[in-house]
Amino acid sequence: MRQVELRYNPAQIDRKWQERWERDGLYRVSDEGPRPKWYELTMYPYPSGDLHIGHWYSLAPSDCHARFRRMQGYNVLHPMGFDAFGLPAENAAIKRGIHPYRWTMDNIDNMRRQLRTIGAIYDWSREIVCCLPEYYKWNQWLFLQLYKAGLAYRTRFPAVWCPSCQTVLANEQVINGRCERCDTPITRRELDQWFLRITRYAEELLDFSGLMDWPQRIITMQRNWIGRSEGVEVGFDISHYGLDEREIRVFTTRIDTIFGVTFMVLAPEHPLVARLTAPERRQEVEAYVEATRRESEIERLSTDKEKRGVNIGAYCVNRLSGEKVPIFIADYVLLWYGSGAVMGVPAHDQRDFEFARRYGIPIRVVISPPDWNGEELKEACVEEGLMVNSGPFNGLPSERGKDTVADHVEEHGWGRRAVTYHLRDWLISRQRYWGTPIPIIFCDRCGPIPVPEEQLPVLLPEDTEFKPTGESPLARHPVFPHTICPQCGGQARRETDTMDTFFDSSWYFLRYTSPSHSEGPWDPTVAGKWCPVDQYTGGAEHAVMHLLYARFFTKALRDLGLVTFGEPFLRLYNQGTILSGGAKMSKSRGNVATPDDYVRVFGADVVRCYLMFLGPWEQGGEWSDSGINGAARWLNRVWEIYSKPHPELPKRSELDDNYAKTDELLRRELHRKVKQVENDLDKFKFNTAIAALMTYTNALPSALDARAVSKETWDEIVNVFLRLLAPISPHLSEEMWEKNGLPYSVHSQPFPKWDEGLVTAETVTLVVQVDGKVRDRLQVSVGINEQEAKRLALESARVKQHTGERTVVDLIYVPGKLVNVVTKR
RNA sequence: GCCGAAGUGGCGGAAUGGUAGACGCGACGGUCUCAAAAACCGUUGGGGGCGACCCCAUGCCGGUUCGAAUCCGGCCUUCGGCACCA
Repeated sequence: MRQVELRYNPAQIDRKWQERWERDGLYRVSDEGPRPKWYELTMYPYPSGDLHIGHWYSLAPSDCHARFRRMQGYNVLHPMGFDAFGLPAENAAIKRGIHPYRWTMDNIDNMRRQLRTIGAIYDWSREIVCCLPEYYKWNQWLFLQLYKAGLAYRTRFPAVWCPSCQTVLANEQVINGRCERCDTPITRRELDQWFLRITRYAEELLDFSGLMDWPQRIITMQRNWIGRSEGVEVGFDISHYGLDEREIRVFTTRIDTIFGVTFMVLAPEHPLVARLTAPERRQEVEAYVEATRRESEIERLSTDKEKRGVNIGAYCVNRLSGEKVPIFIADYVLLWYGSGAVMGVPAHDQRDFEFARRYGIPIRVVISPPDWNGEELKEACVEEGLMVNSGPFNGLPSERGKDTVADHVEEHGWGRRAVTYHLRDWLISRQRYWGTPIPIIFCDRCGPIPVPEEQLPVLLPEDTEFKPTGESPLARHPVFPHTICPQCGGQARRETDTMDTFFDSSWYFLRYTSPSHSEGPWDPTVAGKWCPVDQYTGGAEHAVMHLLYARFFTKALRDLGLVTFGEPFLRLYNQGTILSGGAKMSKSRGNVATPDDYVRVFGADVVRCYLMFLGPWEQGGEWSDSGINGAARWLNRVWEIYSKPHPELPKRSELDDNYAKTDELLRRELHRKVKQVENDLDKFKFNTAIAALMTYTNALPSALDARAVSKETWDEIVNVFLRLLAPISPHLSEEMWEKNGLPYSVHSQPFPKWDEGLVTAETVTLVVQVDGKVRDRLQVSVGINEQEAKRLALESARVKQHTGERTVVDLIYVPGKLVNVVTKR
């Protein structure tokens, strides 16, 4: 894999400095100190067993950025830990007979070792592992605070079910109707479940103004996911059946079309279905409900499927028109949106149109389409228009009609304006073992009772059979479920479901600030100093899961008085994915590059450099063995040039004029590079920062060979260059820093500053165009004035050649850059 | 279907209204070597010309501008997200 012969021993240098930094506690972070704080967090890894290139790709550049901030003078917290609860541990346990705890902790040991080889500034004394009771105790404590605040509740609901993972999931964990983890098509299952009331924060979650710099793409995804829509909730009368429910409530965004309602559709799961169904339709209705239940979500929601349903033989009354409206059930209506019922307006909604056509339901136009003369519609008309066939509202433009009809409905008490969201409450129950037990006790007499805080943590028992059965493995534990009611002292049983692991990651950034605090989930004083996170980095796949949950949590914690801020992550940067053979690396594809192998032969810095150089970080890119050789070749050359002192170089005063000019140019160029590298690193543009350092290095050997560099300049070059290189290549830069006799450590040095006077060139290339095409380039002094520049341009022989006989009609001047000679054509 | 991002040499990419292709990879030629590797030097978008140079070229078509990879409009392709949301 390696073709480059390195002139240094990477393994030795890596080890030497990693041990030294560790011994000196160089990266130990203090909560105190005069420097401004900077909390730079990268999403913590799941301890899957081995660190792969994808981990390096997300971790090494973020370490580089954190190191850069550190050198800029910030007190930087850049912690690391493990997202240690979750299904793979259980699956491994089932497959290989290892306990999930053992499997997870062994993996963590291995990954911790591998993580150290990156040479990052992680302060390991702050590590967190969220499957340990010290951590999940606080999951339980936080759950209880949410419960007491009414933000956690339990209800029976047809929840998303993954038949393979044998557990319910949150809506956010469904990707195209499939389980986010195992890609199995999901179904629904009605169970008693714990939910967090994220919908209470829907409106606030749509407000992104508290963020400083998030990718627009993620904001848009969250906005779409929350999916706000405004409309009217209106009741259709069913009091003629003498039930407790006197109406069917529907949500509509088109209240202006209510006179066009010719049928009503309930979701098959709607609680009124059983009560309203006419006896002669019962059999057919039950068969349909059962068939819907068996369908996978993908089948049910397939848009190209024909709309089918069943008339349940009942009717409701449209209070505005007084008309009787027949009631159907159909699987395209979802119980979990709006009120689980839809008013059918076939003329103005394509789905309703298709349904009505199939069942011969009248299609009544109530919004006149443009240039419509009463003929039958070929498809639903969803455009605006004038209201017709709408009693007192005839002639109103539909847009105005929305308000007028809504007022009318509200005045009569038939309904009210309402806002509905696509976002639903976060289902956190899981019927699996390897997670945080939900700290609730069920007592037949007292109902659900929170576990008293002094009894926390509710420990996850070790001796459990954890095969998934659709019920939590804890339920069959001989001891765990049985307990005493904390309120009445009677026999009671524990909640046996565990928490979604996204619960853990919703607040872990707080725990890093005080990881061993035992009085609470975090030390409020310390957390208050560090939080919120200034810069967060990680993959975009968490847009509507982790990132949305953490925002919700933070707002809820703020309202509980536990934190003082409302947004957890002020700036967000999403790196791309590293590919191999054009595909995501995976064991099953057999295209996994193992970082350990590359680190062994190239050293950490070459791997870091390559990953940062291969393209813009946000785009990801292709892993390539020849590419990494390029990085090795470059660092090798860097080593050749900067690792040894050059005592033979002349003093600046001894240089002859020609060489003095080169010397000066090298200094100027150096300062330009400082400016560029600082700007690039600030914006995560590692690839162009490295390219700048490469360009600079390429210019040195010839100058050195010719001894056209003074000792003074050379000392400055080495000193500045190694500091620019330090965040990118921490081990080699430290080694070279030492070899040049500079005081330990390069990583404790400030990031170089540039001299603006040197950055500004003395001469510039004046580009001369004729009619927009470059015809000449002139070296002119930087202070050249407009008149002089134009004169030089017109005098240029090449310009004359191209203007020929034509008249010059205009001269465009861009100061210090360009003259465009415009001719009459 | 809707929303969003992207499209530049053989390849990864640079340039965000002013020198298109920085930097790197690969390839080719050379130096060194018995030979190879490494290293070093050179060439490397296409076409034309002996040459100085010239023409063409940033997915396609049009527009704005003295000047467009960059801004605007339309289209094509790829990727991502959402998708019977009432």
